[in-house]
Amino acid sequence: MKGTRQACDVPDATIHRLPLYLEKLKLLQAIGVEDVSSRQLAESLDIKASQLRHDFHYFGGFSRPGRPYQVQKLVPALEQIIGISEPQPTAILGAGHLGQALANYQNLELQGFPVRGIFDVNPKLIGLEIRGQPVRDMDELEQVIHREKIRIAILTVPAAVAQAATDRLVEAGIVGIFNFAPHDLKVPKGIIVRNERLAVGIMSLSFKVKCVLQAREEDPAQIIEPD
Amino acid sequence: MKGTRQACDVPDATIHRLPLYLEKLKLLQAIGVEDVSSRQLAESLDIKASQLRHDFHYFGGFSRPGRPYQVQKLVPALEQIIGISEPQPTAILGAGHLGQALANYQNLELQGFPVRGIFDVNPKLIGLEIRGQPVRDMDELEQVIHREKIRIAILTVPAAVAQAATDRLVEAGIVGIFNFAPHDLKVPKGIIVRNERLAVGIMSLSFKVKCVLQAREEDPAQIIEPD
DNA sequence: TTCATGCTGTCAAATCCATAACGAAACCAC
DNA sequence: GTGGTTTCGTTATGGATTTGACAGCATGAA
Repeated sequence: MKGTRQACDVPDATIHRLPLYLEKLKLLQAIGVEDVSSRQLAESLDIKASQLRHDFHYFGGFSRPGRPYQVQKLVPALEQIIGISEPQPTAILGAGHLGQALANYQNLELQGFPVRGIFDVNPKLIGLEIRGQPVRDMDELEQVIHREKIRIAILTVPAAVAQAATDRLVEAGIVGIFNFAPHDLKVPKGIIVRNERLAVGIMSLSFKVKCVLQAREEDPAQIIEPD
Repeated sequence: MKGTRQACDVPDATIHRLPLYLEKLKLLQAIGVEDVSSRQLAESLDIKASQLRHDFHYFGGFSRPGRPYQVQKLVPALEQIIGISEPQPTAILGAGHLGQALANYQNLELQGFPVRGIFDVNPKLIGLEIRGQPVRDMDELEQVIHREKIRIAILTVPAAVAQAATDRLVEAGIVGIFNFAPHDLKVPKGIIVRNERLAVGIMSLSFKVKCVLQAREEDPAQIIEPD
């Protein structure tokens, strides 16, 4: 019991579900739904209702026994828990194809992560405008991070320079790094890194595809496709 | 005991680690390392050696007691398990910024997933060449999938048309879908979908960032950054 | 009011996963 | 050889997460 401190010792699995809850709730909100029960919400996400309630329970619960959840209250509550009650200004390092794609991805801003700085070392890219933001020289990194109070950075630079970029980000006061570079970043304690490896994703997909194909060979009955 | 069938009832957590093992092993292979022990490999990946051996055990083990793993044997063994002994031709649906970024991402091909078809409905994009592949009209989808024997597709189309695209892919014989669209796809049994939600990733990062910042406020001693 | 129904919060049970422990095989030095 | 050390494969332990179960509150109908 430390006063107003939010619960932060929450399982990773629960944390990863929070954005899914929020997304679905925003959808419901958009179409004017006022109340939603744990069962309804859970079914639409293909999980068990008890798991959803259990997840919410980490944060003290959002309703009372007998009453379903109120969408209008749940959305801001989740936003507050996730930390996007206020928009979180974000920087993108690396304005290559992926960096540009992310900078163009308007959902980022809609979800609470407006891009406030795009950086690269390539003179051919510097100055290019993407959704109102110019690609800046890396020289301006610290200045912009400070001015815009940026705490989260997206890293899309080549693996070879990922660590150097990370060190600079940490030095500049960045707290969270969303890393797309296929490189294990070393960071001091208190800095959060989340690795997003495309290769890992597509390979685990491949594993399961291989299993399905093997299963089909053994038991061709369940094949649906022709030929 | 079903003869030569590969083990496919493996925990998701283990499946997600297989690509990491493979990646690290390829790195070792590239610098000429011949043998590697479970402890060495595990430490370089920041996991426990017992976990690594446990993971390998699902597939029968790759060495004998007393002998370290042989990189030259482990790499093809893992590739075979993951299903990329032969390159897996891959299609990309949606040649917007993200689709183009992925099509340009040469690691995809290096990892065993050569892009053999890029599709879009936008006439302005059709014909554009990306790394030797033209962006094709969606009309050609079925034909190319069949001709190139494509089993895996990457979906980067707008959420509104994601389901329609999926239905077409399934009909055309696709088995695995790597979905970047923020939309829950409905697919028949035996079709694998892996959702890659940028928003989920950055939001769970945000949650942890918020926790770190709160912790700093309570105990400013551990703040490292100046100002 | 009273009953029936539906809901949440909470705790217990079961399941799943990660870690540790140990036996047996290989290797090395002597 | 022989003892000591390293290693893997395998099983047991421990912990974490998911699922199930139930008490208590709210609502609506009779």
